Amino acid sequence: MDEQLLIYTTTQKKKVPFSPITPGFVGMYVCGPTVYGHAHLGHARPAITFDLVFRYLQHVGYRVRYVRNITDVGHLVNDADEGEDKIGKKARLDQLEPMEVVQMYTNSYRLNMAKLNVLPPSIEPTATGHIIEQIELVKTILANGYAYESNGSVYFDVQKYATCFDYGKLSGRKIEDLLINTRELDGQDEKRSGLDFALWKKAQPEHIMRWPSPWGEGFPGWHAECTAMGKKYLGEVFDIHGGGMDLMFPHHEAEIAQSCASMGHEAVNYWMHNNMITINGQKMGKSLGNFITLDELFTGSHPLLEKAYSPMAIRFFILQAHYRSTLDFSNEALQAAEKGLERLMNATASIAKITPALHSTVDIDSLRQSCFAAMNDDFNSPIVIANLFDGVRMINQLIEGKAAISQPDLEKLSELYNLFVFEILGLQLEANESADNKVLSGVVDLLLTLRMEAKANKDWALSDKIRNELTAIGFAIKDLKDGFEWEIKK
RNA sequence: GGUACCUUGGCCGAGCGGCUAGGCACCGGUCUGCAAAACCGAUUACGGCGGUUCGAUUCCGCCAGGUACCUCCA
Repeated sequence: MDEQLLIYTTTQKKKVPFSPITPGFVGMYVCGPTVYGHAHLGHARPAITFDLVFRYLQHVGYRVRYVRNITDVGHLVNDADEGEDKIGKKARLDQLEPMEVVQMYTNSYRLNMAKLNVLPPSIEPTATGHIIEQIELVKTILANGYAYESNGSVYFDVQKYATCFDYGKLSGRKIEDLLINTRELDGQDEKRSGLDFALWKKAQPEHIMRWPSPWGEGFPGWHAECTAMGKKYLGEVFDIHGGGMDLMFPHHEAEIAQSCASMGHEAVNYWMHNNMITINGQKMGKSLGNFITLDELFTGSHPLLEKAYSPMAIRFFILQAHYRSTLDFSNEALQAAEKGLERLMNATASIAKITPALHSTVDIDSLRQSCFAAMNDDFNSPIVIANLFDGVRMINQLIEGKAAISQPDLEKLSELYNLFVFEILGLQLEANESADNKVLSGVVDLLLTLRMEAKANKDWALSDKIRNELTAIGFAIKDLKDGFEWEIKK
């Protein structure tokens, strides 16, 4: 029953049993970043969401090929720029070679993702590395009669397509509605209809990212890369396609159209869309200018941030909400996540301190079962975490001797937390930087040793003075029964 | 304007036609020379108005408020 994995697929708007095309194998494609700026909190959401999916599928025994692209060409900046692409625009501003910009932000993205403990995908293809495949795709769609050439560009003929296929099936749009609501954009006179989207775009003379093609020098359209690369690495039909909800229309709709127009059938069995991260209730986005980059979060260098937040605090914050819900950013929420994470990690570490008894008064099997049931229910990480917190209380009771656990159950418990905390949720212990500086730690240890002596002499004035002043400088002092611990406050 | 979604206690955030979600904060306690930390325990909820039902936070309708997409966006 609960052992069946259910996945919510956007096309059906409900959870359906997951059944891979090839038993034992899963092909998954996720839309990656457009590398023209540093990754922000919003980018962390799909990366972590699909990292969870990737990790979980592997742990239940699938061999997963996970493809996440790097978009390094092709997206238009805005109406006014009339076809200049984002990468090209940024390059001109920075006086850099376009590929230099791409490389810089790709490196930055990968570094950020590694800090978040997001596993690298199996394949991370770039759009510029697959120009030939995209040209072939455009040629096929042209040959099949679903596109037309106009002034050196090639456009997808949406209305022609709609006579044979269902354009709008993913996002629930209707052609008639779209026609009514289509805005008049510049440079639209090349298109037969406002709905048509570019498959290949002619490069203007000043355009610096350009490739030769049967239609002249240009660059691929906005949606071609995912269709071309998905097919190349996962086949004509594959299991899961993921991405942010904001990509549903037009991007994913266009992908479906391109697949049908080129192959006669769709490519994707399950469409998964993660929701947005909001800030003050509004979507965090580049175009809205209300985003906080991951580097800023890690260092606390943003006016909206009260402090720095560790990558694991951010990962945990994101996992505490279900991926299909919006998640609202605030300092308070992030700090709550930070503390909750610490509690979970402390308890996980202290499983090792539990002394086994002859018989158990606790039920590890049902805890384990609840965790798997939650994951099988459309990757419900917040429920998994709630279950793990129930277990935290149990672990602490075991340590205090208020509950008992047998040796075999203790082993199961330890295995369960290792599996869910570290491997499936992908949380990890964070290095304590304060211990790195030997000179500093020597000095603090010395002061606290002096304080121990003062305490032994019941010289409370001195011992409090040492503690208070160290606290004021920024150390957190913990007295133990027979010694002390300290760290630099986060 | 069109389409879809959302509204849960101080904050974040799950969920279900009847059974304590969970975290953080707050409060009480254990521990401590006093603290801190840690741990234990308790408390507060389902936007408004109708309807269906033995019973609705959960289903339906209306209203109010909010968000997303319709143009690049995770």
